[in-house]
Amino acid sequence: MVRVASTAPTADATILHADLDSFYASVEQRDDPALRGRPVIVGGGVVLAASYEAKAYGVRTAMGGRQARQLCPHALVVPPRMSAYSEASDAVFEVFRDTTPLVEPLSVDEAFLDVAGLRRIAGTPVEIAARLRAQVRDRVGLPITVGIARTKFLAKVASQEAKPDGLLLVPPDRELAFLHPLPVRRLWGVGAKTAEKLHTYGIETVADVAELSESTLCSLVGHAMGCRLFALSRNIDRRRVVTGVRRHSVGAQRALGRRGNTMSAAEIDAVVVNLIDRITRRMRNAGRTARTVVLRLRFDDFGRATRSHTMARATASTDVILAAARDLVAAAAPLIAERGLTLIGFAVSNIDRDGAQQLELPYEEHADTVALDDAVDKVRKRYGNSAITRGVLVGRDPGLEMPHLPD
DNA sequence: TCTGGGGTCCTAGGACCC
DNA sequence: TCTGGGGTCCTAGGACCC
Repeated sequence: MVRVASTAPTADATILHADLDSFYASVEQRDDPALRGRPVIVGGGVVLAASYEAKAYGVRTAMGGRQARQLCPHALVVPPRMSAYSEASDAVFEVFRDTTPLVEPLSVDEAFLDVAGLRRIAGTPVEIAARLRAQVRDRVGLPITVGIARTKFLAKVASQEAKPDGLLLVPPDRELAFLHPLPVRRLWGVGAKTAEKLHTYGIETVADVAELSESTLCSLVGHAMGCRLFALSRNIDRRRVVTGVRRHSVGAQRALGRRGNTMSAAEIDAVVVNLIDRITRRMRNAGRTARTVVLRLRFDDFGRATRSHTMARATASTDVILAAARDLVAAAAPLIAERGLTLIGFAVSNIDRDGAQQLELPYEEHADTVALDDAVDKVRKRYGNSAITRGVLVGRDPGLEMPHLPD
């Protein structure tokens, strides 16, 4: 079912947002014919994924299991099989990379693809997207939706609108007509809280947002969010599709439920050892180190707390990170005793920062050689002429990574 | 309504330095 | 001695995403 939001396709809409439909639930339906065409819920405690048949009854991802079963009593509830999803994800990304080398993963089940420059050998973006959908269906057996537009943001909105199992192009001359009637929730970064805040000012649609000045928006929702809403509502999005983006943190957590309250210090420590072991194993497999260890806690009342410690040097050593983790837990013991522990987790961040001085400059839309020269001058003035051993641009445009600086 | 397991980015205050 | 501006790093928390 190919849909086009207008009559005039143009050459500029070359970004694809490909998004698997109800990913976990689709894998389950693929692997068990008895589940096909029926409402399927993956996960018991909370809904990890719901098939479209279950969604028709109002079941949503992240909903409590009890509520989901009330809405859809005849749903088939199956436990998650993470390794099956991981395999399916790998197979789908293989199809992506067979389509174009410019693939930017967003999660296990979605990615941006840039197909500019493939027209001559592979056809129009709509033809490429249609073929990609057919290949994911044939080679992996899963339904996938693709949005096509000139910008990343619009491509993503298009795929949301086209779900399930659809294909939607937003031609450049139809962008605002497509975007403005949509509810504010469709803007990237607007969740329940921000939407509620905007509603209290009578702002319901993207068009309503687009009528406001940047300073008004910033006063309503904060500086960064204000700037982003201003740009997105006016369809300004200069982000490119970038490959090779690496993770900034690695974490693991375990929900303990009520039983967390009754656990002894030794039992908690066993969980801590297990979590840190999982994290450091993944770090070593990926060849990465980290300087900061973060303890995450959740309590009886569903309140949360974090505690962190930054070490002098980055490491992937289980012993060193475990020691830091145990110190954090010991320091948080009174908090745990008082509020009742229901979840414990850790993350490591400051990945691959060995503690060397690093100068951070604000992101500029048009960073160029002049801006880089300024940055180099600034570092030299501050730390001396021999201070620079390496320069890296970090942030929104990692594609500009620059491993070596000139003398 | 009562809750998984991953992640990302932003804000704000305090310590500290020049 | 007092005062100020500019900047980084660390910590903690919040919102959001899939």
